[in-house]
Amino acid sequence: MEKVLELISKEVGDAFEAAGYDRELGRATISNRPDLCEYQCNGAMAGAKKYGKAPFIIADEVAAKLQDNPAFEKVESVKPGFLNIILSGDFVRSYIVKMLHEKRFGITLPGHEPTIVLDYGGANVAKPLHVGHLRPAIIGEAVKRILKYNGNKVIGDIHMGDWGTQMGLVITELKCRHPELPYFDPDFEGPYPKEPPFTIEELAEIYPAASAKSKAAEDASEEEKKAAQEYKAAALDATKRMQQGYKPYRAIWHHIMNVSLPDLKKNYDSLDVHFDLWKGESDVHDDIPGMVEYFKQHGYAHESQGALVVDVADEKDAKEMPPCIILKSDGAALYATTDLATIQERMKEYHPDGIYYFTDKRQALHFEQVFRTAKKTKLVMPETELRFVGNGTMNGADGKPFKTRAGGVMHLEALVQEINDKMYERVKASNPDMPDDEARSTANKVALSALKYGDLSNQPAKDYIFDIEKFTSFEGDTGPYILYTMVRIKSILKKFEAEGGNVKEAKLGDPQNEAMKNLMLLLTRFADAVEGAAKDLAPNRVCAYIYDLSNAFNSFYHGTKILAEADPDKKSSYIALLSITLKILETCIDMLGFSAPEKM
RNA sequence: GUGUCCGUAGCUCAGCUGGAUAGAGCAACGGCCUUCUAAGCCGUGGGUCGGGGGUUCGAAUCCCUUCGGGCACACCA
Repeated sequence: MEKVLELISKEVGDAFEAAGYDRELGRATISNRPDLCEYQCNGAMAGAKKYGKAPFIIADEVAAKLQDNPAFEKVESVKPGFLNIILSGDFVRSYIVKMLHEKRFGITLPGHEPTIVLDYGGANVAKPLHVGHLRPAIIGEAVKRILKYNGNKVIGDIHMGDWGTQMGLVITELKCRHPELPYFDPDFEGPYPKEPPFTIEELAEIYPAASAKSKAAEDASEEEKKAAQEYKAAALDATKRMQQGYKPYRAIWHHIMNVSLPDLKKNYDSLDVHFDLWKGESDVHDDIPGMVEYFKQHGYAHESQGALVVDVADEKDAKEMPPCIILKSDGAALYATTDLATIQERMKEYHPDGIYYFTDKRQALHFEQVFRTAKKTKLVMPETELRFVGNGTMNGADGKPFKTRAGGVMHLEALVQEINDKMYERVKASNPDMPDDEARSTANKVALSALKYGDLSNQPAKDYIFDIEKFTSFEGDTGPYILYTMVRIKSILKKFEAEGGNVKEAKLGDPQNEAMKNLMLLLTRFADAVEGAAKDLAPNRVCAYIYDLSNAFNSFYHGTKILAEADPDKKSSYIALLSITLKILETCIDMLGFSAPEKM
């Protein structure tokens, strides 16, 4: 469906043409002076030089051609040469009605359905999720939903870190604690126990303990440093043996996976983040030798300082571009190798039109190298779109990376719990009669909106201050504000139905006042916001839109009695407007990855 | 050093392909609940858009330069 701006531009363009000018000058924009008009066109000023005429004369001529146009209530030329446009109420009303009959409120859907793989989890098995995992998960999930809404087939892959040194650390620590286990008995023939040798709680404690033992402090004694070194060497050895297929360690690996995965799922579920694929680095491990061989045979890779590398520098580069290392000098694969093998596997399995990555922005160079290598070695098609969305760091109120009050890394679970609890108190305070379980689920919804909206309303690439106090104050531009607006609408609609009204039969009429017109104009901009968000992979565009929409609704609400309206046509029109506004808000917050309660 | 992102109100941030008086939220101050949820609405005060130059009829926005900050710079992930 054509956008309002396109329709206006067409009309104004026709007028420019009719007056003897280039129709391209008719391009309209949203007014930046809402006190004067709704839309504007600055083409007269742009064309002044070309036609050797004063801009206001051109604007006058064009305005004259638009006087009887039914789309406009008013078109006037102003000062240097602006064309100020006010749409007719009927135009706005019928546009919205048309939107409602369109698929997805008039979004422009692609002719075919592009397949996009999204890589956005990055969780490490055996390590607890911490706040650093929050942003990629929230942003990735939102982009997944936005792209789906825009007509893409989207496959979300968590891409777990399940093949790294943390596995060796856990194995080593387990051996220290329980050397009697069959996994550490070289003479044991199997089969190995089905029951894991640890619970999730134990596992959550084992990894940090092991990690601490592998690192010596600066001021540690020689003896302590030596012990840490030996411990680390043992962990690296265990990692290597596990990767090479040593059966007892593979058995432990399976146990770690089986214990860790449900915990990861539970954590992501609490954020309403869901993956289509739970693949990890281990899934492509066996593909690496073949891929490396392929690189060598085609002359893509060569040896440099003992390592196997692919040159990715380009003459046009302004910056230094180090080569992409495929194999270390000791022959081991690295992060880049795994990512490349994963790309190869994804191309084979899903033939995606694009693969997008969501991780901390500090990995930008790494992905640039990987992308170039993938193109150069023809792992992907020349037209396959590889994009990297780097997110900024989540900082505490002090501007430094977010920590617990004790100064440690904040675990995701603890963070979510804290916000949930605070919201619960708030919900109970305003709804003393609400049953506990409902208050809990309401609080969780409000808390999730605070967490997600707080994150998504910022640009992904920017660092942002994560201040729990600010988030739980729920005033102003926050998730709870959006939910509050929706709950208000729901409440009125429910009351209307309880009084015998039928929301579905309500009929939208022309705007009755400025606030109503403004709300309606915002409704017509839904597709612009959502398509823009998809194009730029920028959920913050959707946030900005629903904030504007909520503001417009609240202004309208405060100035208009809805249920008390005596004129049945007006009342019906108000109800229809509320219902549409609610639908649009629901659609938008669903894209952002949260939902609204019935009461709050 | 090289690259990269950023510098907008006291604080946290918006500002789409350059357009008319640079916008929100918090904080401050003043109004609005016997009436559809005050997690709200209305209003006031507060800015050399880091500095300088350039392109343009017109620049927070584009180009150059300079200052200040974050981050990354082959065998970690």
